[in-house]
Amino acid sequence: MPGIGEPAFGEVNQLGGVFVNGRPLPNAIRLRIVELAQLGIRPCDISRQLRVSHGCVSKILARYNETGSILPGAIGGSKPRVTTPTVVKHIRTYKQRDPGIFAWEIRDRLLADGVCDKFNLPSVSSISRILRNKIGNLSQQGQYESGKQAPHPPPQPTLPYNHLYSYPTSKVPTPPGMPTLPGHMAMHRIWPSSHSVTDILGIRSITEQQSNSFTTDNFTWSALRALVKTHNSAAFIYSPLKQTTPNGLPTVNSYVTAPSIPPYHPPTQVSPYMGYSATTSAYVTGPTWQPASGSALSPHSCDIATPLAFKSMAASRDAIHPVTASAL
DNA sequence: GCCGTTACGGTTGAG
DNA sequence: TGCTCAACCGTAACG
Repeated sequence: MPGIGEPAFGEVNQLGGVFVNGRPLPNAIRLRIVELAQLGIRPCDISRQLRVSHGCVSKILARYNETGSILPGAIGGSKPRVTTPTVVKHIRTYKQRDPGIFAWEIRDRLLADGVCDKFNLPSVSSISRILRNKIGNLSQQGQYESGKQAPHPPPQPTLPYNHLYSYPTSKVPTPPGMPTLPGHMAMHRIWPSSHSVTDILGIRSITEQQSNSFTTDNFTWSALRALVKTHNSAAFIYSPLKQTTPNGLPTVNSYVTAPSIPPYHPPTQVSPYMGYSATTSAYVTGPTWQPASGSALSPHSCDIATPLAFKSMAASRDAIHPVTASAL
């Protein structure tokens, strides 16, 4: 029986990899994609070896190059409303002072006066809509104070929305013995873009918590490994390079144990992500937590300690060629 | 064959 | 409590 919000079955892509539609790849996979790319392995090879579609590899690498983060974006939720009562109030004030003012001028003034910053500045069309719908009739002054505006309007933060956002939030209770991700590993979510270079860097936000001296400026993979070790988090665990080529680069097989990957199976009831939930700890398993069956699968045949989480899958699991964790 | 892009079907969470 | 909407996801296909 799958947990709440936890997909019971995954799907198998053309490469034989298992994925959950609509859900991000495990962080360990994402991390490995980036690492392999940094080692000079071509995206097409990464795609084949990790059994992740090349489009996904391309996407993850592009994001990493752009933001420096391997983490997926914040899923769900709504954008912050920029037309807050305070903003509307200021717009009305501007309009009262200068009835001929243009929407774009209002926009400039909102920015200049510090009412809004560049992140929560309403668009010209939004301002026009406000002028039309809410301020069109200035005889209705006080409407917002008396009617729509709360007695104590919410403060207008510089970062307007969920500045600190534990991403992804979880609906799934942590299984017994399964460690939860420390709160300080929560991912910052900042609108409008969860991909801002300095703030959404999951790695950075983590590492900054980990060590004041550890910044993206001196970010190294070895440091990340140490961090992973410290946090004992499979979300970031990946195997060290076990095999190397004469030039020191890892062999492809050091990442994927081919025999552990079965040939393509039609979409069957495969649990792709053990303990796959909406939490950042979705991919986290603790060393003490083991599936009841005592077996373990790895969705992408990586050296990721991702024990099986689903409970009623034993029969179907046994009925198919199991995707075993290569290094477990 | 490689790779960037995009349509698609799906999940998620705030309002 | 359930719905809506807009964000996100990875895959598959196209060029």
